[in-house]
Amino acid sequence: MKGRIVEIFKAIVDEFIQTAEPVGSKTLMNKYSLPYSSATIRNDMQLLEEMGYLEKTHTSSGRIPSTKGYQYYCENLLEDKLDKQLTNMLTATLTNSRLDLEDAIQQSCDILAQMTNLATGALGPDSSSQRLEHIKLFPIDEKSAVCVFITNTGHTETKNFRFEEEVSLNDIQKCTEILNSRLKNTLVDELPQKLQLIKPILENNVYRHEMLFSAFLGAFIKFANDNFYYAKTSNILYQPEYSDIERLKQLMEMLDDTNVWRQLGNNSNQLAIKTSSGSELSWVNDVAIVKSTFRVGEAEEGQLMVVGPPRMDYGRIVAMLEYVTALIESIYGKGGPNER
Amino acid sequence: MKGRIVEIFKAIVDEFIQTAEPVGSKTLMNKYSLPYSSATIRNDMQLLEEMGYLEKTHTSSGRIPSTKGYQYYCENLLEDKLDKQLTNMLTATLTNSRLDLEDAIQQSCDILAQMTNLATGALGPDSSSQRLEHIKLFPIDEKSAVCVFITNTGHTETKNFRFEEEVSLNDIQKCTEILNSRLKNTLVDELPQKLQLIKPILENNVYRHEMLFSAFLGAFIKFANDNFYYAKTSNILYQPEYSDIERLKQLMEMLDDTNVWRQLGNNSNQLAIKTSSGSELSWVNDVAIVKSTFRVGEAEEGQLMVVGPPRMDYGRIVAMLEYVTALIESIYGKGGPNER
DNA sequence: TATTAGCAGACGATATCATTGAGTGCTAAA
DNA sequence: TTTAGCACTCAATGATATCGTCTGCTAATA
Repeated sequence: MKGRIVEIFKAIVDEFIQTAEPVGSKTLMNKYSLPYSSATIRNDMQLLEEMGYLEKTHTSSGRIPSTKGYQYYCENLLEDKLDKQLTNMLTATLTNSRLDLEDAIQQSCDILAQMTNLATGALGPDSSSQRLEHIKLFPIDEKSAVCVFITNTGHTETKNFRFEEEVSLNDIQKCTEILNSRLKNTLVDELPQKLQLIKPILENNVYRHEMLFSAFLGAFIKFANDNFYYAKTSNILYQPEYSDIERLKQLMEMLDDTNVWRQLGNNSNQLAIKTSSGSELSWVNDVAIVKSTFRVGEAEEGQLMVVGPPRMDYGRIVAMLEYVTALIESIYGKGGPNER
Repeated sequence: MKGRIVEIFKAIVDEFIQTAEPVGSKTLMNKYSLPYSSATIRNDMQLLEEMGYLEKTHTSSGRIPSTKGYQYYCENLLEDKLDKQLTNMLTATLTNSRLDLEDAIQQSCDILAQMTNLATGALGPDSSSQRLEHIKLFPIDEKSAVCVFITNTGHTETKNFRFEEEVSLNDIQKCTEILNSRLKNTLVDELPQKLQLIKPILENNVYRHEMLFSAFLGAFIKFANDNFYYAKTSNILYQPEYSDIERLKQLMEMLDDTNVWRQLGNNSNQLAIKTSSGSELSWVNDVAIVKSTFRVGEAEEGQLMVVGPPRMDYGRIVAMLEYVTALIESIYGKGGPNER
């Protein structure tokens, strides 16, 4: 695209992102002091519409960007706008306090949501990439024990056992030994299924096998699905596009479902745009998604996501998100929260 | 109150709960086939308004119940309406699957929210009632360990340690020994503060004391505040009272704050009404709250709450809530999820 | 040829007004 | 004490006119 038409296009998107109102030629000319008459702008708008970058809400309305328009904008016209306020707030919350990673991520989501008035969410490392390393049993007293599962990436999960006399500590001990020898290096995803296969072995060796089997199965299922997750959605109520209750309801119900977030996190959309720092922007069903990945520990990675109407300040959002993920990596990067 | 006027009052509340529209004398007469003329009903309505049980939205509108009206209704006119659909759904989800308590509570909240279209939430046992029993350290490999905290009520919390060479496993071991001997029987609430007091002892005995101190402090703070919590709020979007975005925003923002839920759970409102089964109904700021407590383990207790507009089907809600808490108690009652 | 001025027409948004209907309160009769 | 009847209130609805913003087109201009 030629110089002027791009200039006009960018102005339209910027203006619409700010005001949420269809942009007209005259307003644009005045507000952005463009050195072209409104008629010229109108001509170019018509062209942009023909090319599919702009849309009209009705015949005599101003223009709004189409999804294709947003894509072009994000791919070619994005500018980093890092917000001093955000960086201050974040560094203050994350570096000054003794948060563990999970809390830090939650705080980050909350801050991001507050500063953008969009929905934010976080996804932990995908369990399908992790393998079981040990199962260790840790007796507490005669009636209870804690079982700790550790993956090769250092991720841990715990399960509390409490039992009456029928199950002896010995049984649990024997059970974990069997599981350890048979399930080491199993993908976390496949644990429940593999456990089914060794059920007969348990039956032969362990006294209260059905009870223990069932308890371990429950723990494994949870472990496999525990794609640590957090979402903060109420701030999208500030977006004018969701003053329509029906539309709001639709989105809210989606965002209330953890599976939707998992999908958003995993699906690498074919139409997605990648920034130089590896963030990803995509558009589905009148909703825009920006995600950024962070790596902590050896192979552990997670994602931060921002979700909202396509009319969002992409430059600012991407800058924020990348700042947050970089900050989290720098704090929790090598060996966890304990060495700074 | 005399017979007829109560009958009329109950009909008005029932009708309003169902329709969310101000109730007029004529409609009432027809719909509930009351053997009184509309004029009689009108007279009684006027009386009920004078007594403060009813309100008008404008001079010539029908009547709606006031907060005082709801209180009277709940205290004197409540009928148990247990829903077959709910009981089926719940027993199916809770008894057939191998959920741990936390997941069971989340599922229950989700189901309740879905069936009532109100906001639901859960609060775990208040940490102020629990004392630290042991701290046990559990080495995983040369570079990491899991630390388990156990309270007298059997509640456990874990903290992952990962460290580079500077901290030795030995140091952590020594540290936990000191903490164990000094902090046993401390209220969980007071752990962070007590830890400060024994800081000098750590300084004298442990090599990398500041780092370990900071890690344990973080863990203790989290433990003290970890009043295990869950909320499912998006269903209130179905309530006509929240088709006003401003009102919705206000409520949503409240319900998005974990502290608000904690307050709702702890504050035993002076105006609250208690049912025979120990549930509690209260009204604050144009919002109604129904809570029910369940006990599992020895002293561990938690609360389920339903929050929404005062216009809710109290009979049904109370019945549901009490069914759920009873079910949870029966399944997780004595010794945890493993013996059924 | 590219740009601009000017004008007619489209259309959402807003204000005004009359109408409708569900509801009340009051009075007088049963 | 209850009821029938009537006058009055007021939100909701729909029709109508007006306004302002915006487009698209045409003709003039650089």
